[in-house]
Amino acid sequence: MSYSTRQREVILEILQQSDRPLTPPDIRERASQGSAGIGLATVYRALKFFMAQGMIVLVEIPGAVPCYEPADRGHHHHFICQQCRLVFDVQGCVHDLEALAPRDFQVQRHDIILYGVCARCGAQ
Amino acid sequence: MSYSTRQREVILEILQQSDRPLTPPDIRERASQGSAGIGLATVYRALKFFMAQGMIVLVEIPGAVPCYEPADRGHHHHFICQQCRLVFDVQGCVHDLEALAPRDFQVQRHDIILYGVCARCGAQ
DNA sequence: TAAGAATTGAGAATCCAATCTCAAATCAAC
DNA sequence: GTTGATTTGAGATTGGATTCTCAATTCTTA
Repeated sequence: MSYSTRQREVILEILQQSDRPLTPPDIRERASQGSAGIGLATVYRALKFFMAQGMIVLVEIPGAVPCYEPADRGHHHHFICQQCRLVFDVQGCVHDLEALAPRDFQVQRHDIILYGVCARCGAQ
Repeated sequence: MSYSTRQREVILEILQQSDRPLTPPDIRERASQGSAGIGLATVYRALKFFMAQGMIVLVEIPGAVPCYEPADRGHHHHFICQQCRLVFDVQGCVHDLEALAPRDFQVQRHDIILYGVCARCGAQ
């Protein structure tokens, strides 16, 4: 049995309303904008719970803190700003990536990560 | 001033002779095949030194221990085996990746990571 | 080969994300 | 509302990679 709690609802809503993947500290910070704060342990527990439910996915980018986003955003990739370190979604993909691997390697999935400067940082 | 030592020479040679990126423990293990062992701290210090010299590069793959390879291997990408967790080089690339990012984002570089099962693990 | 500077090795210490602890609070069902 | 199960929060703890410590060793130059 599992309960629906104010904290979990807030955490899920924050993830759904964000246009980019969020780190646990990001989530905690946003969740604490309102009245009561939320413990970091609670954020981690909720993320684990939603992951197990298949409602969110983990986004791991080298050089960035692991972050999370809703699982229903379709196939896409990520951009990380070298200045502010924020992770952004980028739509689209390319074909024939599997062809890069040696013939006797089985490719199950792929990630494309773009590194650069985001619009905000680029404008100073 | 910096000295050339047996340990650093061994470490660099191990990296150059490997056909895949190696982790610090990998390097230490291989360096200790011969007579004298090498301390892990020494491995980390040498890697830091070679990085500063621009002779090697860090390869970061989510889910894998950070590993290193010579900097002169040209543009390529990586494959990580989901079973043995080893990281392999894959040659080739695809074009127009920069086009995936929003127009006001500047793309400086990219990474492609393939996840799957390597030849050895695929053959049991 | 003498001397000063850099490096090494082993283990301790640090760092930091993630997990655990446990009493207090919250939830769902009756 | 009562009750028992689940969840929360704060801080302590863990785990694993990396760095630090410092005496001993190695290297370079002269």
